[in-house]
Amino acid sequence: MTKKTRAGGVAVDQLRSIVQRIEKLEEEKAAIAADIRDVFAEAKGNGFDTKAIRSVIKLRKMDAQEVEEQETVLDTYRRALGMLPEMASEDEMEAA
Amino acid sequence: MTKKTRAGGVAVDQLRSIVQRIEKLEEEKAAIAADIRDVFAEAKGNGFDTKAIRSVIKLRKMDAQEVEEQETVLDTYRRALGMLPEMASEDEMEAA
Amino acid sequence: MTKKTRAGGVAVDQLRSIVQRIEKLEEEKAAIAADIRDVFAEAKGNGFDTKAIRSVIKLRKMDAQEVEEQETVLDTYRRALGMLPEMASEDEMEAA
Amino acid sequence: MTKKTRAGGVAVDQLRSIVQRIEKLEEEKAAIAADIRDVFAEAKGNGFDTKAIRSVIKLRKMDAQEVEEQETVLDTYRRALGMLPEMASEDEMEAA
DNA sequence: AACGTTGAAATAGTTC
DNA sequence: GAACTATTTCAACGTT
Repeated sequence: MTKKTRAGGVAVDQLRSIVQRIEKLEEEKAAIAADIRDVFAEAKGNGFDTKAIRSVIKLRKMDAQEVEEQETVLDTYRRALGMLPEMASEDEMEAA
Repeated sequence: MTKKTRAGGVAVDQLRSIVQRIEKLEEEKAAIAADIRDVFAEAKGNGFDTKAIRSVIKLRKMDAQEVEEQETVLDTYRRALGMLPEMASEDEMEAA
Repeated sequence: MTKKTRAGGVAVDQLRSIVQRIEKLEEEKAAIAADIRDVFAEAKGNGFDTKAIRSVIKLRKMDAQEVEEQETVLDTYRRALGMLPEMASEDEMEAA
Repeated sequence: MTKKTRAGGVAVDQLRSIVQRIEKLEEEKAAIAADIRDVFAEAKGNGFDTKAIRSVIKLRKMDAQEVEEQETVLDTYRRALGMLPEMASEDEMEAA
């Protein structure tokens, strides 16, 4: 009998290869995630505010336009809810 | 002047309603979370191991979910990888 | 024989009561969480930016001081990394 | 003038180093995530059900973890609630 | 290509 | 205050 390569209609060897490759990559990914955690822990130990560092990194990843857009919508809502001083609205402009 | 309903292009009343409804619901949710904490505190006061109780509840939730697992392609793959006992394969069926 | 109320040294009835009460409360909590999701979904359907709404709600929950503090640290770091224009530093003040 | 190492009270060089190290690691992590996506894409191209493969990998991870579960108070409670077959109880042992 | 769904990452809260 | 857990947020994936 030939070595089993198909079971239930699937190519066992190929499937096993796929699963193993992914598991290997996920291990590597997890290792790097652990490294990142270590750096944050070290930073914290040196008195840095890790939450702020995360924010900085996030801002650096976004391009300027994205930052602009997000803050615009948020500010619009805050103004609508009276959380920020109002700017001249379109309506008021027209009325003028 | 009509009552302001739009500012900066947003429907103020609608936005305010959304925010208030969510905040109300989050209050209720927080109240229930407090109740849960109380029950755990009481249990602990009566000598129970709260960590174990948490585990039990989690397991009961998992058991309930696992019932509805789909058992099709997944099982085939698991069998192919030796994670489940094999069934008679198509090939073997043909051979019979 | 009396009805079993202890097994392995545990007060079964009491334990069962605790578990059931918690499960009941967690059901209620899950229901409210679903309601919240519904409100967000409805808001989205009406063209609102749900992420911004989440931010608004978070800001309303924080008091002004908290917001202030967070932004201060972040800005300090951004300045340190040249992401924002510098302010007069302490050192420079001394030098003057 | 000495090279600037502190601004607004923060150690600039150290902060910059932290941020760069994290960004470097995140790049590597993203690269690996891309590799994983490639493997899935290839698998899909070869006719495999990627969703099922994901399930298999998840199950293999769970199996590995469940081995190390603690089996003490938890089991006692599960037995008390009928989630596990009973063992001879202390009382019954005494009775014998 | 937007939508909901799902899984991972991050934050907040709790316990010791 | 450090570790663990739980909740919340964010991103990826398949789907329509």
